[in-house]
This record gives sequence, structure tokens and C-alpha cells, in this order.
Amino acid sequence: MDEGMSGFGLKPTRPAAAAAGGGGGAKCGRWNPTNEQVKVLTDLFRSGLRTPTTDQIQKISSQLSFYGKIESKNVFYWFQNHKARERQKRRRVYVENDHHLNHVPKQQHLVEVCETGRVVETLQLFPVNSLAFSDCDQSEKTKVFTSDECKENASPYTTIYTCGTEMENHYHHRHPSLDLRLSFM
Amino acid sequence: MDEGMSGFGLKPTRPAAAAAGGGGGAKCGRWNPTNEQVKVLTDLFRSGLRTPTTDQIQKISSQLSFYGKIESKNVFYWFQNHKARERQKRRRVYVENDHHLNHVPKQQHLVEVCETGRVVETLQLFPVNSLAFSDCDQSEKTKVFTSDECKENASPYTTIYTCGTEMENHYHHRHPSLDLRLSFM
DNA sequence: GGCGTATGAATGAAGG
DNA sequence: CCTTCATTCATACGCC
Repeated sequence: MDEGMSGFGLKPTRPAAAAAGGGGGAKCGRWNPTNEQVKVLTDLFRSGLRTPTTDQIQKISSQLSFYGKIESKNVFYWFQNHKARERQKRRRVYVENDHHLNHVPKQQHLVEVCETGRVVETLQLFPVNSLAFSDCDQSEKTKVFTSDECKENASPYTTIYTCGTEMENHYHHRHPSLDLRLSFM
Repeated sequence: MDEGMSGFGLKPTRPAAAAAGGGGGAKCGRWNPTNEQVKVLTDLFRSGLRTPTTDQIQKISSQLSFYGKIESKNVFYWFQNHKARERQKRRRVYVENDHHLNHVPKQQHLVEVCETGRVVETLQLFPVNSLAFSDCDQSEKTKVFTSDECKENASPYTTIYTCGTEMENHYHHRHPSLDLRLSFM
């Protein structure tokens, strides 16, 4: 986590509570990602992004800051954790199959989801649909997966996030069509 | 507790968990450890096992799978939670000590059983003697929590679980003498 | 039959 | 990168 993470405030000792703002979580000293944020991050991960560089992190963080309070370190940690747990999970769900016990057929879901390679992804990110539940997952994702390799390897790929102002314009949506365009390399 | 739901930061809301088992009666969705499983886990914990490695988790899970459905991650989470809550409980005591306590604590049994050095523990695991869900004696949960005072002792110890078919057995024990032998090191 | 507690599951945040 | 701690969410269970 160190390396090039000098400017993310990871080192400071316990920034303690920070009252939020951003109109969202505003609840504690711990980042509480919104669904939209998680969605974007997950999608980036699935696109093959594993360990974003400082620049990537800052960019992502900046774009995601629209959906709520977020810091660069949050993005950094998110990827760290997500990656680690993916591996961890794969490691845990796996074996016991090898063990030859008396019985226990046991179901083993072994899902390999390694999409790495050139990926050009374009998806609409609709802004917060105001108020509460806007669970509408109508996000049309046009994904072009070229998953041919399944190893940890970062091939040059490009992910383009384009957010159109799809919201039905309810209240204060001072959100200017988010245009998240990231280029990993 | 969770006031301040925020306008849009809705919680994950859990995807319904509709599955609810295929009508078999087993409430799938959350692991429900049997008394035997809990007993073994608790005993392992008492023996000094705090954070089993992946290998240990596999073994334990495999052995415990006899008593019912269990996955590796269940064992993993169990130890994580158990240790965390031991600590949490103790810390809460300090807090309540200074502050005017509100309610009577449940059980504040603190027994120091710091196993230092080599420990060889042998205990009997009585058979599950129950076919379906006829839990034998659930009303009487003999939960003996013994908080170990030793924090991070990496001293080599060995715990040997030997399930003899003798003991004050009951009736039909339809499992082949479970021989759970774990060696921590 | 609605709550309060116990606990499984998840994940953010660090440390090493 | 891997492991671990802490906090939180979700749910099963017991109580009134």
C-alpha cells in the first residue's frame, strides 16, 4: 500500500470521524460506498483492473466523488480488498473437494471470472435517482468482453465510462452528465 | 441504531435471499452450526487456536462436515467472529465500568486458560445420533466460554481430537469413529 | 407477534 | 501481497 501511495493520506494516524457531507453516508469515519460507487468499482474490476496506479486511483476517486464522499484511499483499499478476497474465496471454496471423505458430494461452485485483455466498456451511469430507493438496475451495460486469458496480467485495455443524464430530473440534480473516461495502460 | 439512512445511500438490502432452500426443510442462506460443530470449534478455540490457517480451516471443515453442512468459510468466519467478540466483550466491560452501566451483563466469566507450551488435548466427540433435525438437547446449551488471556502466543501446540465410540454413548451412532486429529504448529 | 439478543456474513481499514 | 482487526449488516432465535 505504500509504494506510490504517498499522497492519499494513508499514513496519517487515524483521521477520525469526518462528518461526511456529500449528502450521503455522513455517518462515521468509515467510508460507506453507495451502490453506484460499488457498481462502478466492480465493473472496473471485472474489466480487469486490479491494481490501479496513483493516477488511476485519483481519477476514479474524482469521478466517484459525485455519488458521495470518497477519498483516494478508499479506492485504493477497495481494490486491494476486492482482489485479495476474490483470491481468498477461490481458495476457500475449492479444495475440500479433493479430500476424499466418506461421502459428502458437496457442491462446488467454481466460477472463474477472469476477464483480462482488451476491453472497451461503455455503460451508462445514471445519477442518483434522488430520494431513496432507486434500485432500478436498468443500467444497460454494453460490454465487450474479450476474455481469453485468465491470468493475472494486465494487458492494455481501455475502459470508457460514459454517463448520460438519464435521470428524470426530479429535484436538485446538479449533476452534469458524468463523463468518466478512464484509460488504463 | 442506523438512523440517518441518508437520502440515497441505501443499504445493500440483500438480494431478497429468495432461494430459501428447495423446500427440503433445510434453511439455506445461513450456516446453522450444530451443537457438535460448535462444541468442536469452541474447544479448538479454547485450546488456543485463534486464527487457523487455510490448511487448518480445510481440515476442520472437512471433519465437521460430517455433522452437517459446512463450508470452509464458515469455519473461517466462526473464528474471526469468536475472537473478535471475545475482545469486544472484554473491552465493553471496561467501558461500562467507568460509565454508569445500564443493564446487567450476561455472563462475565473470565477464565484464564492460557495454554503455553505444548498442549495435547484429547476429547471425545459423541456421534450425532440424530437423523434429521431431532436436536437432542438444545435447550441446554453448555456454552463454556473461557477467555484466554494469552494474546499472541505462537507457541507450538498440538491438539488431538479423538473420537472414541465409547464414552457414555447413547444409542445408535452411525458414523465410523470420527478421528479428528489436528496438529497445529 | 413484535423486539432484543446472539451470531453468521461482509467489508472497510491497517499492519507487516 | 497476505493477514488481521474492527465495525456493520442481516438473520435466526428467544422472550414477553
